[in-house]
Amino acid sequence: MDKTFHTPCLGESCGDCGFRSTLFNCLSSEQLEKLSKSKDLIKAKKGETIIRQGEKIKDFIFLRIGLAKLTRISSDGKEQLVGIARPKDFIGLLSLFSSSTHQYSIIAIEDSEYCVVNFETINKLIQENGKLAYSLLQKISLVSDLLLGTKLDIDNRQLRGRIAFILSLFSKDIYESTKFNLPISRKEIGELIDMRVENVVRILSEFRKDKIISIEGTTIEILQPDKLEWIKNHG
Amino acid sequence: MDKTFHTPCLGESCGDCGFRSTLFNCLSSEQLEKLSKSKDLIKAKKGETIIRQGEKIKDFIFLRIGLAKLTRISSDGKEQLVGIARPKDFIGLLSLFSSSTHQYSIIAIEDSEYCVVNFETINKLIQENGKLAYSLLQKISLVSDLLLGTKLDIDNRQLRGRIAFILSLFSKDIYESTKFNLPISRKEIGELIDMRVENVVRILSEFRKDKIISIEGTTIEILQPDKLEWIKNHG
DNA sequence: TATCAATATTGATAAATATCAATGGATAAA
DNA sequence: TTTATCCATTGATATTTATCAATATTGATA
Repeated sequence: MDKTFHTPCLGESCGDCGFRSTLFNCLSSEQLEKLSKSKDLIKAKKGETIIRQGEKIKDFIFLRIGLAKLTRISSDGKEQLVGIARPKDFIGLLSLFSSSTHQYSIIAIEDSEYCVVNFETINKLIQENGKLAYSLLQKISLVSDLLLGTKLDIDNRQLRGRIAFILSLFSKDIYESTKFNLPISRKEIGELIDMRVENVVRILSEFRKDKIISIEGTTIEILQPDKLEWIKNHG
Repeated sequence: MDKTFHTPCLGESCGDCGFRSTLFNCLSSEQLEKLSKSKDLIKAKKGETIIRQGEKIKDFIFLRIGLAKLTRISSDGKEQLVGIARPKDFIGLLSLFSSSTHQYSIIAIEDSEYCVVNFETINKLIQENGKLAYSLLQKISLVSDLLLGTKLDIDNRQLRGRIAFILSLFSKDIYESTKFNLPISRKEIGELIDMRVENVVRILSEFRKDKIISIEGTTIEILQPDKLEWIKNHG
């Protein structure tokens, strides 16, 4: 977090924040006031670590803008990519209530902004406000379901299906466009869907030769979404 | 749930239940009273379905006694075993707050007893009682972390390591004994750790030949825990 | 008991995936 | 600029895993 720098939040109060509607909707004016005072808005450039696995949990983190990867050091010491998270995924909630230290690292893979709120402040708000607690329960359920579901889906597929799955995910869920810049390296794609770099490259090339996608360096365009979808489901 | 039958709870009130200490500790006498009145204790024999994927969520489920498997129908229509759950795992909390239908089936793999509490009752209690909400947040975090963590651990290993992992899990985490009855079939083990039945059998036989385990039908005894641990971590 | 279906087991073979090796490119550091 | 490092790519090969086939074995049921 060395190179990050603090700036005042764009909105004067957390009530103006886009997250209000989804999470802080239920707070009273006084509660919003309290929240607004205890928060910081922080920017992280691509590549910077937002949360490091093993650190003591002191704050809530909300990714406001950007894209981040969730990683962990696996039991055999290798880095494992657990998932990709957008702002609305509330990835910062993971294992927040079940551990005193962060179980995963969160690393920006695009220039990002995130909000940091003192953990104790939120804890007190939960005690006072049942609706906030309920809202948090929903968010935690959602992010956990998403991550586990994605892992289970990937396990069912072999390599071509996995590559198609991940391309579809970036195209449909994250960038909502058939043309996008891959925010992670081939090696990281491999870590995410459990395969070797060489095979990631090989299958991407294969898709290129079959004119299903086009590749220009880090930019990918999906030329035949139907075919890709078919491979994702049957390949 | 056809063959299940209702009986009064063993304790007169939920305050006497073993779960009190971990979840309902924070409730007032009146709240416990309310809870006790709205619950049912249900028995499920081995093989019976407790919750079916896709059903509307009407109740909270707490596994009190026994063992259950968590399954889902994967995108390609096959049954997939997501995890094994003991009472303290609070598996019934999964996706309870993020969906109106159950995302997973829960099936007893040993004779079990579980408590059923009306969902709305708990919802109201959450609104009134911030500590209950906090406690639920912890439980949900724990069960999600456990499932995802297990899946990530398994992904790192090849077949021998996976079998060793699952044997170690049954021995250490579930039965706390080096000798135990496997509660699931070879096929289900395969579904759980993503491999084919034939290979499950083959590797179990291999371990038997190497005198790491002994197999008598469904009973397994771990003869060399150290060797099994080594395979789990390096095999 | 006899019968049927599901599970368990083993071997042979095919297919999928990982590993090893070599090279070019890009980028950052000296 | 040179050097070093990491990433991307491709081919050849080895290893792992899945598939196919055949046969027990078990368990439930009529």
